[in-house]
Amino acid sequence: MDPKLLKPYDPKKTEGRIYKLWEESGFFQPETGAPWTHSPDTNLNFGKSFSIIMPPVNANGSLHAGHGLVMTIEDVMIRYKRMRGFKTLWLPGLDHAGFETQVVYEKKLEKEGRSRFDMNPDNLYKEILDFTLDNSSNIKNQIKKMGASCDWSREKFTLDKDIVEKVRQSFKKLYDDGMAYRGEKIVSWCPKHRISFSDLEIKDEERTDSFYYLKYGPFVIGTARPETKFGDKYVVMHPDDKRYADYKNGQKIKLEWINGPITATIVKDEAIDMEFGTGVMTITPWHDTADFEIADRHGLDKEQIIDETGKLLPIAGEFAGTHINKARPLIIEKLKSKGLVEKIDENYKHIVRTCYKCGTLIEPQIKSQWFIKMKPLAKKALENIKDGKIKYIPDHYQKISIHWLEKIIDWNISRQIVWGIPIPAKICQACGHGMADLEDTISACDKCGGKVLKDKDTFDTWFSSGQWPYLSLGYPDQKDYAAFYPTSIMETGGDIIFFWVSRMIMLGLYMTGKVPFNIVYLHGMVLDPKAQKMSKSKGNVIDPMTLTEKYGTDAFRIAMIVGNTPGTSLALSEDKIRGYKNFANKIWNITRFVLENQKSGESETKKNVIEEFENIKKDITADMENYRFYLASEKIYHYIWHKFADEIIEQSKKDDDMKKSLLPIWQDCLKILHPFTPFVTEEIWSMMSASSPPAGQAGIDRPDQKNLLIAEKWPC
RNA sequence: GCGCGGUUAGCUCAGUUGGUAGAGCAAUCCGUUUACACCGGAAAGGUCGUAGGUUCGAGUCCUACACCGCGCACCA
Repeated sequence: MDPKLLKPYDPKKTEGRIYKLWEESGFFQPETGAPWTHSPDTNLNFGKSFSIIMPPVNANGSLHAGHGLVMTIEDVMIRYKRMRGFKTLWLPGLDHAGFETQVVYEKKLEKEGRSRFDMNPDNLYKEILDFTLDNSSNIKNQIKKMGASCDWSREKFTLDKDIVEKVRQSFKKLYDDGMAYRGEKIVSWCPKHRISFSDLEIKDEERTDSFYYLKYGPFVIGTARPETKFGDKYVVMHPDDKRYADYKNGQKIKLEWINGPITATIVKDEAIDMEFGTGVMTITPWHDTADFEIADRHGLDKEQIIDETGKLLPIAGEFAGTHINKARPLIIEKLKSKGLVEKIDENYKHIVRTCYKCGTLIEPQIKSQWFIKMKPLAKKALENIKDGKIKYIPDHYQKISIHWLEKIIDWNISRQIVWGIPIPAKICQACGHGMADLEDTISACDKCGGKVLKDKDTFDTWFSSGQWPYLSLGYPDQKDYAAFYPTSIMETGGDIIFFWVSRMIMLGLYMTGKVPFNIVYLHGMVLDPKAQKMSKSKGNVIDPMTLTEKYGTDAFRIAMIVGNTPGTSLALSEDKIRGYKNFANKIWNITRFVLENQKSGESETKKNVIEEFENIKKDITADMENYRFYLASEKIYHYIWHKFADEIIEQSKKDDDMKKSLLPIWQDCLKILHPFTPFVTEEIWSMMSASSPPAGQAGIDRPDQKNLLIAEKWPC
C-alpha cells in the first residue's frame, strides 16, 4: 500500500502533479477520445460530441468566487460526458472586456496621478494590452488550479487576429444587409467615463430629490432638473386638457426666463400626462429621451445644454462652464430672486438612471453612433426559443428572455474608448453618414461626396463576445465548427442573460442560421455567508484561491455543487467547505480500509448490497443526465459516508462475506465522485492500480497504458 | 405600472409525475471498540408566508393577498 495513505489526504502535495498528468495525457483534447471507445483521431470522425464554450474570462484581474462556480459546474459536465465516451470539447477563452478593463485600468492610472483623457490613444492601448497579457497568464493558472479539464490547445482571446477579422466582417455583413446603421440618436451618456452605453449598462435607482414648480409665463411647470431648462422654448400640454384650451398649437408667447426674456412656442402632444404636476411641461430634447421624441414628432429645434463632461454650455449664460451639480442651487437662487419659483417639493421620489459602474447620473446626449436593428434579430430568436430549439435551465428564464426580446430596442455598439476592436468605418464630415470600410479604401461619402474620416470608436465588447460560440470554433471553415456547432450547452450567470446569452442567440442565428447552443444553464450569484453581494468596498470578497489553498480544490468544488440549484444564488460559507474537506479525507481513509480488508469471491451478502448500489447509480446517473448536479453530488456523498462507510464497512469488520463487496463498489464510487472531486479520486485511482490486487479479484482492468480515472467509463 | 422569482428546522437550502416533511452546518447528550476525532452513536428541532379552492389525500395543482428580492419601463 502507498505510504501516503497512512497520513491524512494532503491536497497541496497532490493537485499540481495530478493536473500535469491530465494535461500530458491528452484527454483534455477531444481528438484523444476515451481509450475504451476509440483510438485518437485528428479528424474527429467518431462518436457523439459534447461541447461547451467557456464564458471568456475578463482578463483584467483574478478569478473570483463566481468564476470558481463556473469552472466547477462546467468541469463537472465535461468530465461526466467524457466518462460517457463523448467526443468532448471544453474551449477556454479570455475576453479583453472593453469598458470593464478600461475602468480597471483607469483606477490604476488614477492612483499614479494620470488620466486617460491626457494620454495618446496608441500608448494607452499598448499599456492596457500589456496589463491584460500580464493578467492572462495569472488567470490561466488559476483556472488550472480549479481542475478545469479544458482544451488549452484551442484557447482563444477576443483580440486574436482571426477573431478581430471575423468581428469586422460580421459588422460589414450587418451593414450590407442594412442591419447596422449610423444614427443621430439620443444615447445614454456617462459624463464621468465619457462614454455612451446601450440600454443594458444603465442601472435604475430610486432617489428622493427636490421637485421645483417654476413660473413659465402664464404657466407653472414642474421639473426635477432646473439646470437643463436654459434652452426650453417649447411648452407642451395635452390637446384635450380643458385648462389650457385657450392656447393653440404653435402659438407664441413672450415670457421672462432664467437669463432674460424669451419667446416660447405652445406645443400640443398626447404624450403629456394631464394628471401629473400641472399638466404642462417644457422640453429639453437634447437631454431627455421622451422630449427628444416629442421634438421629433413636431420638427422642433434641439439644442445642447450640457457638454460631455457634465458642464453647462454658453447657452447657460452666466452659468456656462459650471458643472451641473454645482449649478443647480445657483440657478434656483436666481429663479427665486426673480420670483419665478412657485414652490418646492422636497420629498419627490423618482427613479433616475445611473451608470452601472460609477453611479453617476446618466446624461442623455444626442450623438452620432452605430446601431444594430434588433427587432428582426429578436424575431428569429423568439421563434427558435418558443419552438424549444433552446432549452433553459431553470426554465423560467425562458419567459424572462421572451419578455426582453419582445420589447427590445436598437443596440448602440459604439464606444468612445481605445480598448476594444476599432469599428471599421468611415464617417462623412458633411452629412454624418457612416460607411463600413474593411480595407480602408473609401475616400468620399457615397451619399453626398463629402470628406470622410475614420471612425475613432471601438465596438461594445459584447458585440464580439456575443458572437463567441461560432467565432471561437473558427466559423465558417474549420473542422471544429463542423464538429461542435451548435454547442451542447451554454453555462453562465443568470445576470448576463441579456448582455450575453440573448445576443449570442440573435447573432448566432443571424450569422450561421443555427442556434449557438441547445441548452442554456444559468447559475446564480455567489454571495458572502450572509447572502450579501460581494464587493471590494464592503470588504466581503471571498477569494477562491485562498479557499482551495486552505481546504483543497476538491472540497471547494463539491461545496459549490451540493445543494446549489441552478438559477439560485449561493451563500458561500467556509463551514460548508470545511465539511467537504473532511469528506475528501474520509474518501482517503475508506480507501485504506478497502485496500486492507477487501476479499474476493461471490456471496449472497455481496449480491444484495451491490443490487442496492445499482439502484443508487441509476438514480444518480438520471440526475447527471438532467443536469441535477446538486442532487447527484449529495446522493453520492450520502451513500459513501452514511451507507458505505457507516454500514457496509462497519459490518464487514464482523462479517467476512461483506468484505467481498468492498472493492467493486468502491471503484464505482470513485468514478461517480470523479467529476466532483477529480484530484483526490485520481490520486486514489493511481494508488489502487499500483497496489495490484490479488489474482482472480475484481481488479482494475486496463487495456490501455493511460490508466487514468479521467478517461474511465462511467459505471452505469 | 408590467414581468420573473422567493417565503420549508437556529442558519443555508433540497423536496424531480400530489401519497403522513429532508440534507449540510450550528446547537445537545454519549462514546476514543485498531480506516478516519478531518471519527462514531443517540436524541432534539418545522401547524412547509396567510386565506380560500380542487382532491380520498397538497409543501407539491388553482385563486387571492402579504412580505422579500430581481428584471423591464421616457412619467416631466
